[in-house]
Amino acid sequence: MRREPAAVRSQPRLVDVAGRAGVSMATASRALASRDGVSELVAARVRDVAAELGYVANPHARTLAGGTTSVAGLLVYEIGDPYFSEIASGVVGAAAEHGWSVQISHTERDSSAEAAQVRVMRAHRVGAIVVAGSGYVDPAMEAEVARELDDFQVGGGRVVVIGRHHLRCDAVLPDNIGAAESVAAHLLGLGHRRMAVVAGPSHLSTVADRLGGIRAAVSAHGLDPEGLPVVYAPFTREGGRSAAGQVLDRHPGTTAILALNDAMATGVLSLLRERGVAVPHDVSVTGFDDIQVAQDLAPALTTARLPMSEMGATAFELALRPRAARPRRKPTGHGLIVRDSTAPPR
Amino acid sequence: MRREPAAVRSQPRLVDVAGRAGVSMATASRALASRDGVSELVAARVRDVAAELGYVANPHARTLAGGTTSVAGLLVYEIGDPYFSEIASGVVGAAAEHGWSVQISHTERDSSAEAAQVRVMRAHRVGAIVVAGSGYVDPAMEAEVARELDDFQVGGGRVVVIGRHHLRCDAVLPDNIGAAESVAAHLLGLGHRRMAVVAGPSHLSTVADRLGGIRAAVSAHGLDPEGLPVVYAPFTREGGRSAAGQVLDRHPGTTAILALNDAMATGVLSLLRERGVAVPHDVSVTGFDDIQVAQDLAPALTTARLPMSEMGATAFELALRPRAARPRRKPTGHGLIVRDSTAPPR
DNA sequence: CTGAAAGCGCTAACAA
DNA sequence: TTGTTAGCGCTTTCAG
Repeated sequence: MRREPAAVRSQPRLVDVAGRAGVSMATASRALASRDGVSELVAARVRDVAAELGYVANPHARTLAGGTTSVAGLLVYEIGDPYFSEIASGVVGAAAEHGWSVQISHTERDSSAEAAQVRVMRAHRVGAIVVAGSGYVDPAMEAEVARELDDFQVGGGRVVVIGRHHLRCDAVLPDNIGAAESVAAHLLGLGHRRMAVVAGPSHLSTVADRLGGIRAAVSAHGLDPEGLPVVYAPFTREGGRSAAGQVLDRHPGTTAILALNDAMATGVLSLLRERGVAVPHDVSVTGFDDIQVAQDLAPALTTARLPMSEMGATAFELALRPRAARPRRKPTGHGLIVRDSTAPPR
Repeated sequence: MRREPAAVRSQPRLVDVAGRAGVSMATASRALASRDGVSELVAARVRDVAAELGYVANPHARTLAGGTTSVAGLLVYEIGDPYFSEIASGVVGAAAEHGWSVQISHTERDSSAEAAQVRVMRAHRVGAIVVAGSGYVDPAMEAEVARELDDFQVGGGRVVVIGRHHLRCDAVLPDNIGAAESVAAHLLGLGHRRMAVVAGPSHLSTVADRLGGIRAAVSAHGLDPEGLPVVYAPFTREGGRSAAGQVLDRHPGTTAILALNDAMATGVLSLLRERGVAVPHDVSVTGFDDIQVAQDLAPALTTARLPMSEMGATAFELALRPRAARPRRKPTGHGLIVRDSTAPPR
């Protein structure tokens, strides 16, 4: 087998297609973009030639010339985190179905880094930006990103956020409040009265919403939500461990710990095991999200399920639709998944 | 509040930076690309102005003009799979440090889809492609992708694969054989003689290598590797469940099950629990990779650790270096993480 | 319905 | 060391 010589044929260009089809570049361009103003006969010929040559438009030239992009940006906290990787999976899957590519950036929950990432995505002229990850309770913390995203939208870009943000854009809204209520109601229904919450950073709207749902359920049961201990820590396994330690030390009579995500719940379980506290016999534990491993923890975790992958897909589909006069809101459902980490108090 | 009129400030361009810094575009371009031929004084001023204006180069213009790209393509099986999401995390992190963006595609281990994805990345003129995920034992199965990647490299693109492939390109090579040997040696050292392997698809080189390492360790212990039962199933939790069922049914005396990745090990544990088989009392179980949740399974999983995130970062760093005359190989280390799922046989 | 020509923002010769 | 200028491949007015 002979390798072809220097004739490393670069990929065919529009001018090659146009020439071969005997039309001008303008016509070829129109034909391939399925824009009208070209006779069906000519258009078909151009498309045939393009296919024959294996022509694929250079997206850089196309974008530079003001055409449409088919690359979306996705901002996640950390793609290695299961919550975000499941969302990303939904976005990437939906994007592929529509012939789009997805560019991923880490934000590591630093809101100024977030703005910088958006700037990079804008510079890359992505057609849409999906922001996964929680918004902030305080609008001021989002001001910089908001400005950047606004500019992007004004310039014709599409923005969809997952979670509650202070941004004028379409949003996929996980039902954090409803999910929290159902988890809390489950524990209250089992008879728990001395519960404690292991929460992520208080400035995240996700944390605020989940906490709100729990408090609402507590109130609905005729109890005082003010009496509910809440320990704040990072939204991670380690955060869950340290917060659980504080709960044990400061509130010894606690019979149930509600972690505000599964990563923290994992840490809680880990620490309780280490301290010899039996779950659910001594203390019940609940999580949030239902990441894939929740079912395999020891004991299998009772948790509120959010459809992460579906949320990602929905966000992308939303991004594909033209911007509406008023921002769209797509609420998601939630489910209570009862497993082995909850039981009536002793 | 009045919306600003037509003055929708688009992003600053090179000409804006150059003008503000009082230099020509060429000089500004050189300064920002850290190319030499610019006095340090001028270069510093240009960089300051750029930072002040929040200037980010338009990668499309840059690419079109024949400059270098700073977008890498990453092919993974499924970004929702922890193994790949940890690798992706390493790639995205390293890329960000160097000012690169990462475009992610799913291949779902279909080798023709793989080729199609590479084609898309080529059309997008990415500067480098990182292929994560196993290669195939049979070179023919990779022929199409190989052709596509070769063309890409001939055109100046960089390709780095993670895992053993039949491709002429740089590679990060997880030490599957060494890791497998250490896991098998651990079990043999505990006294196990009736072991069974729960393997992923036999056409994957990862599976072949890990199996080879296990067989080598068995031989080294003076035992016949031919006597080692191997059950093949999908490389997933479900695959692990079904394979474990077959092991239990067909090889009742088994005292240790070696799963070839942690996802399968998770399934194995799940099925054993369901069937009332105590781990490690009745049967020891081992995994592979040490994904983050391995430590939180019930019982905590003994497994061979591969540094996934580091592998991703290494792959990207390799992609940044110019192509060498002969393909580079970066072997990784491995570690044996002994936890609670292994013990001497009864 | 089709073609000619003017850029999009940048880099890379080539001049100065 | 710096500036001038000609494209990169495509889309999109504006004429025909």
